[in-house]
Amino acid sequence: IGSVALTRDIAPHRDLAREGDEPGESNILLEGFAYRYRLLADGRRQISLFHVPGDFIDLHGFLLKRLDHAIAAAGPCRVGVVPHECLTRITENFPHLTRLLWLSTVVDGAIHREWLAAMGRRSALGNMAHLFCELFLRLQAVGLVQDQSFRFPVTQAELADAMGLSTVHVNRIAQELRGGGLIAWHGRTVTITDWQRLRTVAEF
Amino acid sequence: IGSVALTRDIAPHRDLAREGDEPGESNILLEGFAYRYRLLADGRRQISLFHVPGDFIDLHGFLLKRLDHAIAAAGPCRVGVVPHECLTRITENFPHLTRLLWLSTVVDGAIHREWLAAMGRRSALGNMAHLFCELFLRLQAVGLVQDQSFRFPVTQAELADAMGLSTVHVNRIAQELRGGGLIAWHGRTVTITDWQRLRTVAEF
DNA sequence: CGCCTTGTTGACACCAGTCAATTCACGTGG
DNA sequence: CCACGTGAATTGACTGGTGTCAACAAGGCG
Repeated sequence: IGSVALTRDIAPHRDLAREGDEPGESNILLEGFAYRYRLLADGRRQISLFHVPGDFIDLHGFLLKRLDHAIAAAGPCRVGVVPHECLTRITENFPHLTRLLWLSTVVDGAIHREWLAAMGRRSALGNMAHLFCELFLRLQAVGLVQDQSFRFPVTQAELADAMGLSTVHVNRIAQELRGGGLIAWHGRTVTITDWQRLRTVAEF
Repeated sequence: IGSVALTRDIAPHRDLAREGDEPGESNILLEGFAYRYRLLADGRRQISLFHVPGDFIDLHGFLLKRLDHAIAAAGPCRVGVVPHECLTRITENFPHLTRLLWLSTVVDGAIHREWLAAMGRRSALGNMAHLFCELFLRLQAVGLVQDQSFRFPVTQAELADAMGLSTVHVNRIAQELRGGGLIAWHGRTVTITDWQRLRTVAEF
């Protein structure tokens, strides 16, 4: 269907989109890590979703007139650009494909709900364990896990913004997970060393 | 298009759907208040969205095979039932209508993101103010606001489950909002008495 | 080699949770 | 019409998880 007209490379920590943008195209993440975030008045920040390769990172921008959040690259990224006219044509002619696209936005919503439950009702430890469980499975699904390990180019400060915690506390919780032998985390590589216990802690 | 085949009445505090359900139909809320929630192992609960009349409360169930959350009525409710075959037919024949339905699930996602920012980065006071701002506008849009007031058949315990707080703290925060003259809350009726300041506190 | 981001640590403060008792608002039946 | 029962709201005392501040260590990159 010739969807991806061109690709684009994004440098780490650069914005792929800004809050309030009215884009005429959507992007598929082909390589790297990205995340959606909202900025509050005094600089506080909330990340609402991490994206792994294969994700349609701003498909909802096709239906929402303007984006309600920004998107940033967490490491070097490559995205594929899909013009909205192309999506319109898909919805006119390919109902099955349309439902698949729709499904992908619905799955984003389901992940949001998981995060709400994690932030609202889980401990900081459970929240972090849950996040690693989610990323592990999603990365595994696209073949980016080897020997229980995956690249994770996200800083503790970004993790803090994702979980609604302070960076200091994220650091302590991460140490707890490592000390308990649930995960290992060296540089930009995370290894799940005890999947069963991690799941238990996460109530996954 | 003859979508709503029949209606159904739901008693307060009854579940409209359970987590894991594989429904063959979706529901439109015609009257009353409902909310989506997830139950954790030890009984903790997280509400992820409040529904007002006019909302398609489980449209995502059409695409997700099984529901990842339950839905409950917060007061007496009436819903309209739409079989999934009917939705399939819409996606096959009415692209424009399909995009509208899709949009409604995308808006749910946007609200989830708002809540994430509220829970993660706002104070309890800001969180509650924000929730009232959201409900006020959504209810106004469907004509359920009169003289800045609306019916709100939600208990403080349910509010607590929505904001990730304890009922005790919700009670204290609610008193603060009332004491400051931002809202009035008698019985099941909430009145916005100072919209400007409420918006400011909520960073809305 | 030296800057600069990121990670780590300790001391202390405070927001929000927990527990438990009490009051209030209603709806029901005698 | 009033006593009672029940769920919801309210209050106080105390605890504890997280945040804040501030300093320092550890790498990575030009």
